[in-house]
Amino acid sequence: MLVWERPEPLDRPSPAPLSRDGIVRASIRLADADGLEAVSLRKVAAALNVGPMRLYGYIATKDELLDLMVDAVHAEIRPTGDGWREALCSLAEATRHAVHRHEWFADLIGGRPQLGPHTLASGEAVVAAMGGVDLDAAVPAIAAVNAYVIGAVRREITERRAERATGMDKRQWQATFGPYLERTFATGRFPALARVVRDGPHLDADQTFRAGLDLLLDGIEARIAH
Amino acid sequence: MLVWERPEPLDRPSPAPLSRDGIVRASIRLADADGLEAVSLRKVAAALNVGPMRLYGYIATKDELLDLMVDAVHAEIRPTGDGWREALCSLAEATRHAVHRHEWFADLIGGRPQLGPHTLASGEAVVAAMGGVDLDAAVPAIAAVNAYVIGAVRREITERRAERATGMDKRQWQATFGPYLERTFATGRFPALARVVRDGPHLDADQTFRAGLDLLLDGIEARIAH
DNA sequence: GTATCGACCGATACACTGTATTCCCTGATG
DNA sequence: CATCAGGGAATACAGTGTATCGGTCGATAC
Repeated sequence: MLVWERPEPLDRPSPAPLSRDGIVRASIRLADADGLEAVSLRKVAAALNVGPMRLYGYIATKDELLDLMVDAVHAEIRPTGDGWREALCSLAEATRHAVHRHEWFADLIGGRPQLGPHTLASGEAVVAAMGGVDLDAAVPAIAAVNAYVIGAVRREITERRAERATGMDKRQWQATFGPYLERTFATGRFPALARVVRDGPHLDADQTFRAGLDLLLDGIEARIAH
Repeated sequence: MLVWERPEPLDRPSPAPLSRDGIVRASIRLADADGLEAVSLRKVAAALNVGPMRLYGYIATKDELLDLMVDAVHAEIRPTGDGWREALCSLAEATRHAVHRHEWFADLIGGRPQLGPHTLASGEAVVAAMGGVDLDAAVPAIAAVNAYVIGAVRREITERRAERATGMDKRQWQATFGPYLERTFATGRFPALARVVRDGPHLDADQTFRAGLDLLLDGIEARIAH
């Protein structure tokens, strides 16, 4: 083929610089903005002006990307304060605040084994902060607080989404689910639940989280004290 | 209108008898056998000798199917025994056993609002079993136990899967992750964690679950007693 | 300086997903 | 008997994660 009709080598756009960190950061941005289901390898790649397959040079699987995202969030979670109770309490609150910043975190937390550096550092910090407490008491205590936090933030985010889905107002929510609950309660099949709704305490999210956490910490304190 | 109260369409005797219950049962069978990712509308339909679109006469969305599956499992979860502590403890254990029968349940629990009949019945039963306890104390206690259980079973299943993925033996697991942990601990960046691994208590899954639960129940007891 | 080779990036391909739409058959009705 | 409505099934579509392929470029061997 003659030179004249052979097309020039199309000058390819200079390959964008890439790094695992940049990929994770872009993914987190997407997830923060539009939820976890907005994180697809194609969209992440597009956000970085890169072909989808480029990412496989940095991660082997999408699950690995999610693991990296989770570990990145753990960098924001550290215990503060003095004493074991302060440490556990602050760790729980820090986790909850991280979930508020990254709602998708609630979907992933506890769902896959976490051995990333930031997760380990977070664990290291809390174990260290437990200071004088005997390991035989400290380990189950930390595990229990972690478990409680996982469940609590999941439920909190679930509720928040339900409210937002129906119209971002609590009154709207009650207007949507209210009639259904009214009707099912009217059947008389759930008298105790009906009583809770009528006469029970109506705590907001902050209070609910703190109340449960305090119960658990009280139990731990009793075990440690004696 | 919500799934729970929407009536099923008339039973067409024509090709293959179908029912919401049959669909849910088939889905659960698939999930039990091959995990949640084996539950696709096409596979469920195929298991019932039915075209995929048939299912949309009974559910509006795949999420609704998952909700139905979760509610079906809640039918297996009831508190037993006398007294509030027995009730909460048995509820927690029952949930955990349900998760052992249906590992995928751990992936869904706490992830979406649950207002299905079996879930409500489970809540009704536990509230009723709290008997004489003041509502202001009972409600946060139940919420806390629920949160703890969600987190605890998630972590337990996650661990179980990790072990199974590497070779279904605990020694295999340590052979796979061990070297990595050895190396990262050898860096000296996580001395407290290293000490836990070396000198800490090594509880099995049963003991870990019970230990955390007992801590929480102790805290609740202190609140209720005074 | 030239030829070869290896790495790597982008495009394409594949199997699969949830769901909207269309089409056709069948059974009921006028 | 003709018409019509409704429901099951096939098709269609946009999207997913990932395997494979092809070509191009830079570095290396002679």
